[in-house]
Amino acid sequence: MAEPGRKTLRSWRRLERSYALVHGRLEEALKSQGLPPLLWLRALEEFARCGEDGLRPFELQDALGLEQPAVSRLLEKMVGAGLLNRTECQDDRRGWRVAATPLGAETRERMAVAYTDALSAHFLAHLGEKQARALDEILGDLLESAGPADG
Amino acid sequence: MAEPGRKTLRSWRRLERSYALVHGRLEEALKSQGLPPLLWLRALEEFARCGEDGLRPFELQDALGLEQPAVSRLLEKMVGAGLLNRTECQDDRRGWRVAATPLGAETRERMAVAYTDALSAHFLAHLGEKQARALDEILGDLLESAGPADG
DNA sequence: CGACATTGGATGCAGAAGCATCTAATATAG
DNA sequence: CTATATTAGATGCTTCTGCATCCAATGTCG
Repeated sequence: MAEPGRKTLRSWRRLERSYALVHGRLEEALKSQGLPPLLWLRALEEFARCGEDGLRPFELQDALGLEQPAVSRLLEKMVGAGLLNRTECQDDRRGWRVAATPLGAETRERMAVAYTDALSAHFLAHLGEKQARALDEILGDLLESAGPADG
Repeated sequence: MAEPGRKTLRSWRRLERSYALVHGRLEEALKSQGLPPLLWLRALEEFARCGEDGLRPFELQDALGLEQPAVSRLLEKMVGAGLLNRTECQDDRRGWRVAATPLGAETRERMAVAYTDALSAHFLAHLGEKQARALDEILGDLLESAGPADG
């Protein structure tokens, strides 16, 4: 392994700091509008993506890359908040099928608006179109190469 | 605000995922070698950067961008682990002065090696030199522009 | 000097993440 | 069919973070 150069090492520090900065601002924006945290948006988007019949918890776990107990508790809260409903799963009585309620769909839309606005203000506004494309490409390659099994 | 394009939005998602992926692997690498978490390395680096007389807790807080209670507890643990020592602060009897012990310095070095190795394996190896420089530049601009007060 | 505001730091408490464990149901092997 | 292994999901425990509060020392203003 060649000695990594200074700029090369620095790029990771900057990625860390950029992530922390922007992520913090996004969460802040949602909270300030009385909306749930980002994770809930990710979940609601998964439910929007799938059909009427909803998802099994383990499918959501897979899609979001969470630990199983995290999903269990996330769903518990989202059901409690009226955004999702659980129905017993007919073909596998160990599990459940979970789907978004109308309130869940509406919340997803409100969160998406707040999210896009905040992202525009705190990320995209500081990035040229060209830089955004370059980032997209570089990180796309990275994810593909490093991806789940470290390529 | 212009409508953000798909790739533009996607660049943020990819940054998030890249961060989570690599950060997770770095922590994992440290843990697997029986070393403390990344945050401790950041702290030890600050102590290495400053002189013999060490740092006041609030200076570390500033340098690492943490909440005050987090610093308080971090120092408590690191002192407990023998990596730092606290001395009473002569010119301000509210506070303390904290500095790295020899064990702290040695731990910093071991962590730095493990860190650099893991970063090389899980980040740099998947990135050309050119891409790393491009990332460094783009994110440098972003941080400067979005920086603490949202520029 | 004495009253009040500010600052350095510690601590109590609630919410979230990771880890191990536990249960019920299903799948597999004999 | 019975015994075992595997899978879906819940729950307890510990650790960490964020938030609010608290204490003590310092600074400021009359």
